[in-house]
Amino acid sequence: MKSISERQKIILEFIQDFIEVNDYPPTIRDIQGGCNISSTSVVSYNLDKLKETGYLDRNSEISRGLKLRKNNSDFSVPLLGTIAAGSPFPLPDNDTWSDVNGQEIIEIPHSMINSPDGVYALKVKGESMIDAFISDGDLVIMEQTSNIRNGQMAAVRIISDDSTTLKYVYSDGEYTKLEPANKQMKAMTFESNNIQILSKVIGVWRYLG
Amino acid sequence: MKSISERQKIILEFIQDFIEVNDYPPTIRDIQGGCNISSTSVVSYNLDKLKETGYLDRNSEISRGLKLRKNNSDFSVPLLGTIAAGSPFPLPDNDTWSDVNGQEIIEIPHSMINSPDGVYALKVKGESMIDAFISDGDLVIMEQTSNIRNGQMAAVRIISDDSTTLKYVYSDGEYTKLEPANKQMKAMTFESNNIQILSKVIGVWRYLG
DNA sequence: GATATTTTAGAACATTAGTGCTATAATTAA
DNA sequence: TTAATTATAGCACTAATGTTCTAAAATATC
Repeated sequence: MKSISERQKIILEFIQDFIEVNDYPPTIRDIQGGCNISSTSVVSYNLDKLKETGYLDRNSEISRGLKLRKNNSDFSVPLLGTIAAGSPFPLPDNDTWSDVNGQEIIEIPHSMINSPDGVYALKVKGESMIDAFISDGDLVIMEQTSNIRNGQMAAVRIISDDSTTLKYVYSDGEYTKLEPANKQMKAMTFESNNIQILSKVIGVWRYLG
Repeated sequence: MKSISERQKIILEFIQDFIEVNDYPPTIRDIQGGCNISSTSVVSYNLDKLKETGYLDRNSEISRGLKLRKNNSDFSVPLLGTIAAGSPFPLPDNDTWSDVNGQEIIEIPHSMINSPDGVYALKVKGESMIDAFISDGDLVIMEQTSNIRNGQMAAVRIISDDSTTLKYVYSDGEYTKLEPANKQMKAMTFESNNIQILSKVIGVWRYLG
């Protein structure tokens, strides 16, 4: 994202705070007063700039027609299906993100992920993930990527026996170690080219009502 | 909460949907059009009624100055501390809910709880909760209540040995059975008056980044 | 059924709030 | 330095938006 001027940062912050307090966006004159700006036209000018650079949406002619691009509400991610031992592991495809109809949506608090891009959820069926401290009915939040840091939990496919599990992954290039969350079970090491990273695990949600 | 008329329900729903889509509240005329109401004064009249009955806040004279009392944003619950084997179990007291300063706040999506009343979070330290599929660093969302349904997971105190654990609770009145989430470990039964229900477990959040 | 209360209608009115225009200052480019 | 671009100021203008008032219809109360 392009950089913005100091004044634009102040305006952006003011808008955010204003919405936080009032639940509706400020008027140009609110911003003018709150940011000590001499003229409404200056505010309008900067709002247009912020719109150009993509920091907010603006509906002109509509009072308080401001919408922060980065807002505080939840992200919506699709619930793609279930994972269970033995059954194929659902992975997002191109349609996943466009076909909004018919798929269940999970709300993820803004504080828990930075962006919903590539993020999806799966429901765990059965007790096959016990060694990852994941039990039946849990919701696993995943991000589709093959790039993970060492020590991160991921959905990995062991190519040679075509199985998929959730494990902590450590790789030194040639070899990849898969370590279960439950340290009482032992880790296994494979040649790295026998391992395919499908998605990384961002979080686990268990809802017990 | 007092009951409201059919028209008021429609208005309320329209406002909610409108905010969902636009991120800013509708004008009186937006509502008029969206709800097929003949006059702006009728809208204004009903908004005042909704304010009286507590369904929304209204800032008169301010365009789009509407705020739903029940909004879609997250609930904020306090993070009271950590739980670990052996250490005392943190319970909310009167200050917890009033003393907003200094305590960490956890955002819970609206979809996951109905109300933040009595809800708090605890961070799990160590692996002492393994038999509840809960591991180090997990966030446990609790609701303070001594009233739970059979089969619900709760923080229970076994009075005779002054220990606290998270277990599924089944009670037939005289006796109470505490069953670990991990079915491979065995359940234990106590006299009900030896058991104190501290809080029920609403959810578990594991953040793996 | 008569009376009071609530709700709906319509229209004019008043305030709020975005825009446009012009001038000037501050920066950047040539 | 000069010209071009970007940013700030001030003010008048107009569209957007909430309010008020009166009257009628609908509903509840006695």
